[in-house]
Parts: sequence; C-alpha cells; structure tokens
Amino acid sequence: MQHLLWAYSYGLADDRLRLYFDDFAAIPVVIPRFEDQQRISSKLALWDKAAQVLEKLAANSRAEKRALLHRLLPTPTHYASSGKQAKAWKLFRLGDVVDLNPRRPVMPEDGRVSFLPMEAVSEQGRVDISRERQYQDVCTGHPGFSDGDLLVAKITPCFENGKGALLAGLTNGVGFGSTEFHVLRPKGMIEPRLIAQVLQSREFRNRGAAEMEGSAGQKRISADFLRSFRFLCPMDRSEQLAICDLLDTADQVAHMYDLAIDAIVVEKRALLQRVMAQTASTAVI
DNA sequence: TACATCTGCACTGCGTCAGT
DNA sequence: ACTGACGCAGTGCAGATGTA
Repeated sequence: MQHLLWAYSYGLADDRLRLYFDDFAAIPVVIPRFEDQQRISSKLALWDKAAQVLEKLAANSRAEKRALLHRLLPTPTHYASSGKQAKAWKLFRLGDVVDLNPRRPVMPEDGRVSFLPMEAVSEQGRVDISRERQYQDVCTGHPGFSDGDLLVAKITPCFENGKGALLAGLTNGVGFGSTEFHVLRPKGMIEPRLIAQVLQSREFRNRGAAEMEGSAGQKRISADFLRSFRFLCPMDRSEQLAICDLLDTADQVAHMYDLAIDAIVVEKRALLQRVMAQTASTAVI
C-alpha cells in the first residue's frame, strides 16, 4: 500500500514529495462489504484497546521505578533531612568514580566496531548495537568507548529525555558514536549499574538541564557539570548490588510492557495486511 | 607540535503553519 | 489546494582551544 502512496506523490524537489487529494483519490483500493468493514474494525479496535492498556501499565511501572530510585538513592539534601545515620553512605563526585571521555580504544584485529548514532540509544537506557562500521572510518571525529563504559547524551533535548546507557555486547567490545555523547568509564569504586541508575535519576537530569550551556537551540551539558555532580551511595558493595538488582528488576518490568506493545503493533499490522489481501483476492472485478 | 576535545553551525529530513 | 517559510531533531564538519 505504501508504495502506491509514494508512486502517486510528486513535488518540486525529490526530498519533499507531496500527495494531493486528487491523486490520493485516484489510488486503486479494494473496499470490503459494509458488514465486513464492521467486523474488521471491531477486531482491530480490540488490538488498539490492548495496546492502550499496556501503555498505561508501562507508564505506571516507570513512575513506580522513579519513586523506587528516589527512595533507594536519596539526594544529599533529602538524606540529610531524613535523620538517618550517614556513616555507611558516602557523598561521591562523579568525577571521582569515572574517567570522563577517555582515550579512544585500540583497533580490534578485524577492524569491526559497533557504531551508535543518537537514535541507537533509548531514553530507557537501552542500546541498539546492530550497526557495525570499520574502525578506520569512525576513529576520528567520533568518541570511542568500550564494553562497561557509560554514555550520556550531551545535547538538548536528548539529555533531558534521559538518553544514555551502560554499554555491553559491542562488536569486539569496542564502539564509536555520535559526537553528542559524553563517555564515562567507571574506575571500579562503584558498581557501574549503580552509576547508570544515578545518571537516569530525576535529580541528575533536572540539575543538568538547569546548567546547560550554549545558544538557544544547541544547549549542551558540560564535562565540568558531569565531573562535579555529587550523589550519595552506600559504601558496601553488596548493598550497592542489592539496590541495582531492585532497580534493574523495575526496569525489566517496564521493558516487558514495551515489548508487548511492539508485539501488538506488529500483530495488528499483520492482521490488517491479511484482511486486505483476503478482501482483494475475493473482490468481484 | 600533534593530537584530542569543545563548540558553533551548515545541512538533512521531516513536520507545521500561514498566506494566497 | 497549494506553496513558501520556518521549526525541530539529529549528524557531521571545521575552527578554536586545551593538553601531553
């Protein structure tokens, strides 16, 4: 169907095709009988309803995750006002626990590396590592990183939206990406998964957004902001891991809903395709 | 001095809106 | 309905600046 929309579109330049009504109306389509239309639309509406319910569940689980994150990793101000004993917890500067924008990794033997444009990193901390490039093609002009490093989008609105991730599974353990990422390499003092959660926190995003620099449409967070950002963290490694496990579980629940929504969209599209194909094959010409 | 990093800006691709 | 202007998000280049 989509190829017909393209075929009937035209414009002054190839990159700005427009589909005008007369041409749109001229596209050949097979219309099912009215009773069939009602039957099809009621079935498709069921799928839409299911997707809506799952979207609400996903939104709820994200809200619960944010609340959990705030409770398990309180801000310094909130922690001080809670009256708890702070001896098992310590205030860290991000610059003390990660190396910021480290030197680019060495070239792997076969030269293959992952490549992450901005779109490959989600706002929920997930990464699409399907893109591969040759090391030589990307080693200049793009920041390099390795498995275990953390990415944070530096430019508005990607930063405010929470784009960033803990990297794993890169091709040969090495990758390069958009120039609009800061790369953070954990020094090993704190569990990297916990640092990733700190970078997802509302406190970090809000303070970063307030301290962005640059012209109106091109605001970015500075490396200095990242280095000087302070957060509270338990000293005990096992406690760090326990917090990570709880927060990761909350993330997985939200991700499961996302996967279910994607599956429903695919199923609905397939169903629509089958119905239209069936209608076309049985149509009286 | 060479290389890395930062930052502004041109550009692409897409959408929206207002005027004709 | 049609079109030009403009905004937004993202990419990548290039000059300025920092650093080993």
